[in-house]
Amino acid sequence: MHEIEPHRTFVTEGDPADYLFNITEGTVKVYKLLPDGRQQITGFLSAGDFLGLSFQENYGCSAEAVTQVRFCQFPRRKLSQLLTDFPEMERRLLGIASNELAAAQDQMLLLGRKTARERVASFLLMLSRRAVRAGREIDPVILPMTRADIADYLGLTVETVSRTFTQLKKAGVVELHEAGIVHLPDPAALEELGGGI
Amino acid sequence: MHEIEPHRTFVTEGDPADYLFNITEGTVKVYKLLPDGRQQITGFLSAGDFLGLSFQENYGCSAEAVTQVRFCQFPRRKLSQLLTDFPEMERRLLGIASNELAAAQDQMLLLGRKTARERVASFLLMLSRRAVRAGREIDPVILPMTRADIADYLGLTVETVSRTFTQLKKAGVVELHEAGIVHLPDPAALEELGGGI
DNA sequence: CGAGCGATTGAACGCTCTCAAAGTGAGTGG
DNA sequence: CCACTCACTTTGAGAGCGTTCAATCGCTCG
Repeated sequence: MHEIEPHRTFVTEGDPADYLFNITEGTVKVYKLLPDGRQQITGFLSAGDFLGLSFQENYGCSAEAVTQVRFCQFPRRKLSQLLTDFPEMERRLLGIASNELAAAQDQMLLLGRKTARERVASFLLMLSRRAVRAGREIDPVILPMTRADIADYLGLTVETVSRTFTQLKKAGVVELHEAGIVHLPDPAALEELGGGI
Repeated sequence: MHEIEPHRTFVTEGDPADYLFNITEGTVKVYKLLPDGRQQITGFLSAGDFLGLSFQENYGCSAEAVTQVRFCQFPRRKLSQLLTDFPEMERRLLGIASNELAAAQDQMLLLGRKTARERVASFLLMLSRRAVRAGREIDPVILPMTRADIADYLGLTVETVSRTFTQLKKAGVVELHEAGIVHLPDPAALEELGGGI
């Protein structure tokens, strides 16, 4: 079990993929960079999620702690043996990879075809659904990440994200409170704004 | 072995995921739709690629033949047994899923953070690399799909794709010939335009 | 030859970005 | 307790990239 501080990068894209991680607490952002510094966050991970689920030689993305984070790490070189010893583990990994792929496809639709308002609405609904899946309430939603991180996840700028929150607030579908707590009074209306998906 | 005509949709998002497909010839587009008709193509498949590699109950995307297509299909209900009989198959599927995931992450970076010119350049380079991987020449590249499909893959409009091709043509890094044949005289310069990745 | 589809080009618009400044809140030190 | 700093957020104004709408071109096919 390891513990790291916010803003600490613990996986770097291109480095040898020596470990498989399992997040047990906190929020992690997984991202890719362009040479000029532009950043695309490909996902936010939280308790229970796996990281480094790649069968390439090197990590495909970097990962940074958004909040205080705890995780377990497992040496990849032992993975092959582990999978042979516990075949059912392999099927489970395949299921996880398949879910990640489905999420990635949803995100491609968002990035390629949705407007700023639809992106932010979809993002809030995704967090809400994820909270339910994790056994918490559907509402309120907690945003541990900054506006800049949200922007880099949604393919927007900080300013656009901020303005869009203001819009949604005025429309009465979100209420912003302190510490990233967001109340969603009308999920159905938000769903409507999210482009129907 | 099945054979289908161009423009024929043979997998519909949301339908029960009864089959796993293996493309043996031709090009397939895999896509998602928004209720109002906006389309995002999540990938183009060609010979050797798998489709329906999902462990959800239903297909996550639709699939349509771009050219004449041949494929094998395998009932998903028999998959579980197959994997138990041939454990090495499972590891192979995991590898394939992992590669797809890496490609999806690259595409997210493209859709979220690259300019139109970078998107088109990256697209051409991806096709070129894929051709090499498939044992063909690095050049010329073949575009079996329409400008509209390219646009729906790159998160742009047809007009922008067309204008960008014209730009790249004038810059001397691509030459457009008949039947979707594209020559890339200066891959290094194209790589530069592609945002370095 | 005419119809029809895909590709290209032009002109104008608009959503989002860029640049800039002000507001907010937590943490620090006097 | 208050002033100050610093990071994050919000708001404003203007610009730009890509979109929208529209027209033309080129090719294939009946």
